[in-house]
Amino acid sequence: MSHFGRSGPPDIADTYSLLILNISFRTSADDLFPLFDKYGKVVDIFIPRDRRTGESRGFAFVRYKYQDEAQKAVDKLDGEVVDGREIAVQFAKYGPNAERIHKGRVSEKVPRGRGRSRSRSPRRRYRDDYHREHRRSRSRSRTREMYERDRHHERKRGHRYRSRSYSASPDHDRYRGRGRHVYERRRSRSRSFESASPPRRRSSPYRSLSPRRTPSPRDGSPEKRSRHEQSPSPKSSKPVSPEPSY
DNA sequence: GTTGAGCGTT
Repeated sequence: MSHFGRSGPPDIADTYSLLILNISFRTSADDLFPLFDKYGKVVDIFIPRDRRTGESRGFAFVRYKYQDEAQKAVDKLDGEVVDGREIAVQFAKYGPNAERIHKGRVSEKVPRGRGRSRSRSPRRRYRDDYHREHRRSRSRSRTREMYERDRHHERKRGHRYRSRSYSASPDHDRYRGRGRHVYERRRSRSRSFESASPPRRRSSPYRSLSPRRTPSPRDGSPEKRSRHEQSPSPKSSKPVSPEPSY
């Protein structure tokens, strides 16, 4: 079993980290350990995995105890075919805590030199695993396939939508009406009344005061309710005459 | 079930 990476970084003070690139997504630390342990003392192997799916990211870190062994592994395993994939072994440049690595060895002392080595790709990191799905910056081949599939789905959806347009019409109309309503209201206040009157007949304050809705005498005390409804009425009744001189 | 430049965990 792989006890690597189970308890975090064990002791990286005197270890030499190697970066293994281009490994298969199914390759695990158990598969790399025997291969790398043959050339030296491997103290730790870590494979960055996806937080959600737990899948391998396609690269691994192998820490050796001695530099000469690490160098030997680089020379021997670089370009080796593992799991049907040609891996690339090289000394790690960056440390786990963004510390600089000197010749693959972790150096806690950060030199005051310029961080030119980080200009590789500081904008994108493996952290945005769920964001990379939405971005089509890399994996052009897959993007193309997905794009085609998306187009297909769009077409299908469009067709279905059309068929259902008769039933989905009210919703769309309602939504659009609301949007337009807001837009018109924002455009001009005076127009809002004209536009709001028709659909807002139910909410219209006039309707409440309208004699048509005369409450039955058996309803209780109409006077009391009238007062209650009239209380907030003045507020709405105030702007009844927006433009007397317009 | 897919992909493929790159730099890391408790």
